[in-house]
Amino acid sequence: MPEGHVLHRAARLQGKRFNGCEVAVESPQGRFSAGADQLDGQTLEVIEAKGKHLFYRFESSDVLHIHLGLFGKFRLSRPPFPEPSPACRVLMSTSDDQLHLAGPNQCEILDPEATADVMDRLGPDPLRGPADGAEDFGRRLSTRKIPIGRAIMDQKIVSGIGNVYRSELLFMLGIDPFTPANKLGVDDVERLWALTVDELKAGERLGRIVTVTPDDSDGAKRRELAAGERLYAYKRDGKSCRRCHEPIVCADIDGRNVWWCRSCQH
DNA sequence: GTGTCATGCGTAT
DNA sequence: TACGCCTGACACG
Repeated sequence: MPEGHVLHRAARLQGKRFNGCEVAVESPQGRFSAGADQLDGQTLEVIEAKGKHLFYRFESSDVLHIHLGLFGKFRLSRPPFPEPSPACRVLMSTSDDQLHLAGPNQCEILDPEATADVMDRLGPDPLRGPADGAEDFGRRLSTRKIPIGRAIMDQKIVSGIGNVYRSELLFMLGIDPFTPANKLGVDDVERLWALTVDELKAGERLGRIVTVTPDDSDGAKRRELAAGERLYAYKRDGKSCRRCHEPIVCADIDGRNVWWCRSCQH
């Protein structure tokens, strides 16, 4: 269940184990057998993330492109390796480490040009720290009349934000999700970019999304907050706002739910 | 066991 | 706007 922080964390943790290693690749499920054969025995040079996409660059210049979609999951293990699930699309191993992938939306081999095309289609990624990120993000928002709550889910505008971060970021800045994207002030755009960078980084480090900060949690550290205490808005409809105690509300934008506080966000 | 739901996205209508 | 795609966890009987 991946937003951008999950993919960057995967690139970092998997990279520690596999970058520079000759890997065995198979597809127990069989749906990626030809691709697995092509990669089997090659040296994996580096794993890279942009937005919600992962790119595994191999010595031959083959690039394994993975997008987890809604269901995809990675599992890393050390020997003795567990039995792969029947749905295991890709199993990548060295003698010391094994990566198990099930349920990806996309799993394909690209050449470097096609890889660049995929990356170019994505908006700036807050976790890649582009120097002009805020300006680029602002430019992409400025021409759009769609609600900001829809715009920040559009991976061509900013890459890596998903449904949890959408509700959380807008709550934290007091922005109504239905505000037209092009009506956001320069200050709000900058604050939104900066907060997105901070929150995605925190999620990458922690391995989970925790936005509630000590001020709103009696000083408890983020890492220690129990499930149900970690978020401000996401899936909290009917519960009381952690800041003003009015009820959190929920609406559908493009078939995905958004949660917000009518009193704090406008 | 069956049904439902989910942190996503592309394509068709 | 609807549907298809991919999997697994959990609620319910």
